[in-house]
Amino acid sequence: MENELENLTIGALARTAGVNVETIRFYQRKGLLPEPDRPYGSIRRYGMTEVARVRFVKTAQRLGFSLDEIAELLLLEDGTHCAEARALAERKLADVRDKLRDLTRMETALAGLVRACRARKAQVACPLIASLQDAARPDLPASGKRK
Amino acid sequence: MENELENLTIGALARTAGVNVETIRFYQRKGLLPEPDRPYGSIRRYGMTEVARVRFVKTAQRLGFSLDEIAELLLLEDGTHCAEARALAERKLADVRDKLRDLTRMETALAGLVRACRARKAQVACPLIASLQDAARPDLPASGKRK
DNA sequence: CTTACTTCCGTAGTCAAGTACGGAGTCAAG
DNA sequence: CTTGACTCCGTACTTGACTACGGAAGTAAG
Repeated sequence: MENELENLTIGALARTAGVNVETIRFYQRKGLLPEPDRPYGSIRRYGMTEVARVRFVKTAQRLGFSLDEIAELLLLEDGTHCAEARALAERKLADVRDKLRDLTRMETALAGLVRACRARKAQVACPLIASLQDAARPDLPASGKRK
Repeated sequence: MENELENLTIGALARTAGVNVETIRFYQRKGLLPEPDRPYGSIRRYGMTEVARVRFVKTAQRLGFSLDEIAELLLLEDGTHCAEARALAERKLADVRDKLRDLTRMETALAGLVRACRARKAQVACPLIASLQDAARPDLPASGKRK
C-alpha cells in the first residue's frame, strides 16, 4: 500500500489534475471539492477521487457548464435523495441533449466544409450559422429575456 | 418589401436576438458583428443576418466556446481562403468531436440515473465522474499546463 | 538543526464577458 | 416644433473564474 497516488499533497493533486494549486483551493472554497481535515496540525492529503473530481470539473467547463451548474451535477454524483435527484437529472439531461443537438449540427457543417475544401471546390461557404438556426429554441420571441 | 425584419434598429435587433443592446455594441467592438455605416448622420439598421449571427454567438457560447474561438468560427462562415479554412475547420471539428464524445458519455450516465430512479431502486449513485474519466486526454500528464 | 521548499490562509489583483451611465444627437407622434 | 423614447459613444462598474502575494507554520534532505 502507501500508493504514490493516494497520498498526494495539494501540489501533487494540482499537478496530476493539470491545474494550479490556487484553483484547488478556490474549488474548495466554492464547495466543489471537499476539504479533508488535516491530521492533527499537519497538512492535508488527497487521493484519486479528488483528481477525478477536478478533472470532471474541467471537462464539464469545456462543455459549457458554469461552476454553479457543475456543483449541481456533483450533487448527483454524491447521491441526493431520489426524488430531487431525478428531477435534477432530468433537467440536466435535457440540457445535455440540447447541446448534443447543436454540436452535432456544427459537426455536420464543419465536416461539410472540410470535405468541400478537400474536393478543391473553390466555392467555400460554411453554412455554420445556418446549421444552428432553424428549429432554434421556439421560445417566446416577444421580449423573451432568458437569463 | 420594407420588411419588419430587415430594418431593425439596434434595440429591435437586441430584442429579437434575445440579448441586451450593450451586448450588441460589445460584439461590434470585438469584431464579432459588423457595424454597418450609418446612412448620413442617421442611425444604423440591421437585418436577419445580424440576428442569426448574434444567436449563433450565444449558442456557441453555450457549447463552451469563448468569444475568441467564435470569432474564428465566424471567419469560416465569412469564407476564408481554402487552405487556412480547411486547417481551421479541421481543428474545430476535432474539438467539436471531443465535446460530442464527452457529452454523449454524460448523457448515458444521466439517462442511467433517471432510469434507476424511475425503477425505484433505492441505490442511486450516478457514475457521472467515472463516465468521463477513462480514456480522458492521454496528453502529457507531467506538468501539462494547458490553458 | 538548518535550509529550501511546501502548505495554509486571507486578501488583493486580473481577465473575459458583459452591464450600467450620462450627455449629445435622432426620430416619430401628437 | 416639442416631447418622450431611442441611438450613439466613451468610460466605468460588475460577475465569474481564477491567479498572485505574503507571512506563518509544516516537511524532507543534508
